[in-house]
Amino acid sequence: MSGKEKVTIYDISKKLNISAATVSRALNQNPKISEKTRELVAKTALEMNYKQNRLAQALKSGKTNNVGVIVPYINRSFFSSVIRGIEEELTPHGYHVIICQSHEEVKNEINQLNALLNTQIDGIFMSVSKTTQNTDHIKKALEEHTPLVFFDRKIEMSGVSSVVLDDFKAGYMATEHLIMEGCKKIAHLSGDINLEIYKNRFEGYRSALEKHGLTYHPEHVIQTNSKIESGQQAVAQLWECEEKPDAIFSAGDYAALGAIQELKSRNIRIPEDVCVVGFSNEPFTKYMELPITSMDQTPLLMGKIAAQVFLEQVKGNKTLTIEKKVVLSPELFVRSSSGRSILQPAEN
Amino acid sequence: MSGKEKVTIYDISKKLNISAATVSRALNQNPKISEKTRELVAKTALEMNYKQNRLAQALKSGKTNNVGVIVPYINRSFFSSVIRGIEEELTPHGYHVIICQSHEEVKNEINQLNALLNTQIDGIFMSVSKTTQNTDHIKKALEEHTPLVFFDRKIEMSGVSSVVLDDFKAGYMATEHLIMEGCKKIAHLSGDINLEIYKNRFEGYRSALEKHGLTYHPEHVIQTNSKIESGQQAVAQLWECEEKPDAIFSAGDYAALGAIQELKSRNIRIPEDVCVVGFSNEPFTKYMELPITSMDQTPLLMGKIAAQVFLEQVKGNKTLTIEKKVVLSPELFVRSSSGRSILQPAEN
DNA sequence: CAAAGAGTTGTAATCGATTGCGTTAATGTA
DNA sequence: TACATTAACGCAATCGATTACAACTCTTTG
Repeated sequence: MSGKEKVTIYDISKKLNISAATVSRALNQNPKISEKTRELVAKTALEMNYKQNRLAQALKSGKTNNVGVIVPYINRSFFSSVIRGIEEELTPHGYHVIICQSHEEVKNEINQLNALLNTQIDGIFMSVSKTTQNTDHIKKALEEHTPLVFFDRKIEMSGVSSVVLDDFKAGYMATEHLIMEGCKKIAHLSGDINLEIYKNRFEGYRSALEKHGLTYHPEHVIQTNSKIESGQQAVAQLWECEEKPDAIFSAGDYAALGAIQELKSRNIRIPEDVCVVGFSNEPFTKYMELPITSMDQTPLLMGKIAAQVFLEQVKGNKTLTIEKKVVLSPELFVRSSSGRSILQPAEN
Repeated sequence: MSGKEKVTIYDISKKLNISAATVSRALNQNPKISEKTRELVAKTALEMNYKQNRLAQALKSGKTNNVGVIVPYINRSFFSSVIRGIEEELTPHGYHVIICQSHEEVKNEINQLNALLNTQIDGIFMSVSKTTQNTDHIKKALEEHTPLVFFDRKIEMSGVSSVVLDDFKAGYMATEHLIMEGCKKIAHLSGDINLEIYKNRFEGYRSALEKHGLTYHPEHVIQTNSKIESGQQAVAQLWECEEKPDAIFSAGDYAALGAIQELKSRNIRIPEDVCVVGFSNEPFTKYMELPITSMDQTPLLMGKIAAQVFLEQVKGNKTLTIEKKVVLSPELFVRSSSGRSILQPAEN
């Protein structure tokens, strides 16, 4: 009953006394095969529990139907949602997704990238790590002619498609929202300025201040990482300034949370005294007793679009490289941490 | 400069006027190759930007160095942490992890499982979906002799290893903790009893009640899913009972959160009037203003151990099937939602 | 000086599926 | 009846790497 080795088309061909070529064609619905043979093969294959060896097929065809995704961390809501979007879009097309984490280290990023290329995947989606300065590994990958799509954190490169958020607009919107709530001294918890996204959020912030005639205080901009502690420290530092802020726009939700905790411990009321806006719309932001206003990056959509861009690329003419740059619009979810005007936070 | 096709060992062999076999051996550190040739090949391979075609190698060797993981959802902290554990343990051994989601649907589970088997992965890690009753697809997979390791949600099957939490103990510990805090009427928000884990948590709960001489009220046990709303509804239902509970042990963090929200809206004080304990130690539980006591399932460890079990299996003698059942101990993180006796919740 | 041994490298089969080209048999046409 | 056409299928090469089994060149030894 057991002890069965893998069944190949040769096993089927022997059993039916036909050639392996015929079996292959029959299984692939080749029209040159008679109906009888086709059915017979199908039936026998089922009986013998035949499973196609996709390695062999991939070797022959050059297509593995696997794509790779490289993200800094898999356990960030944003990234896992993007991945889900990619999956949802690609699964119906028979693709499978291989997920890799760089842990924000270029070194890992390089390893993962090479490993994926060795595995002959059909495409790569990636969000570069914070520490990625040198891009030789990516250029090398491009030479292999493997479709590459950047999402969220991209690197400017000709011939490479990308799907990103309009981070400038996001920064602008968040800041403007705070201004509309009556805030005049808005601080900004920035991320690593090496990353374009954080730079853009900051620029959006500055631009909004300017547009509304508010002065920009460099000491009100503090670089943080995505840890709660860094949000706490930032507030501590801000409250030593001459001019205490009456609002905080954080480029990350975790830093925003830390900021809120620190503000509360200082008995500063939110949103009455200080409004806070976060970024990423992490699930926890809406679960809090004081739900946090946050900027949604529409990660699911981002993943889906990235997948679509990839599909276009592989369906289309392989010889010409398509370069498609998609920019998504952010969506602000106003909640109690900044919503002075709203009474009851809606269910979002 | 560009337009380069993939470089194979044949390209190297032609360039050096040696056979492909020699190139292969040189690259694989075969001792039968002279030092000179080895170095020459290595140098040339680097120059030509040779990358091994792992498909071909896998086809020949029967090993892909890929393993598959099937989980209900990727964006649950628990699952993503387990995956991370698996990755951390397996990456140094050259394995790559392919992640699949079942979305709690057997149908998807079957598809993903077959897709993985077709791709010839070297092993499978899985946590079955809620709707998995019939296990034919898993039995069929076992016939392929692909190592399979269950984690968290297992199915009883001879010859299959598993790494799970001691859910009975977890239920017992959580309940006993509540009893120690002085609670006498402890309700339980259960999960889908079809799943062993929820059954065991419930049994642990009952056992603790019994052990401490508390009567078990069937109407104090309510089945929930892992949604916030179901926790809210559960409280609404509980508070219509004759005997209102003075504690809630939820088998999931989201239901616990919903319960807390509902309790607060009813102006019931936590933990003074009602203590609440959740399950899974989702990150948000400790971020809340009222941090939630929760049972940690040591997911990282679970993943690592599952990976180790797999490694043992593939390293060892292939002919004999090893069956290893690992049971991990849960860890309770007591926080303000149940910690009447603690003053300041520690940083955990 | 011939035979044996050690050290290197080559030949060719193999993994499993695909596919261009050729072959056979059946049918159609003049 | 002779030839052309078509349908159905087989042969063998191919994808790229691995490896058992030679084969070859030196060196060593009796």
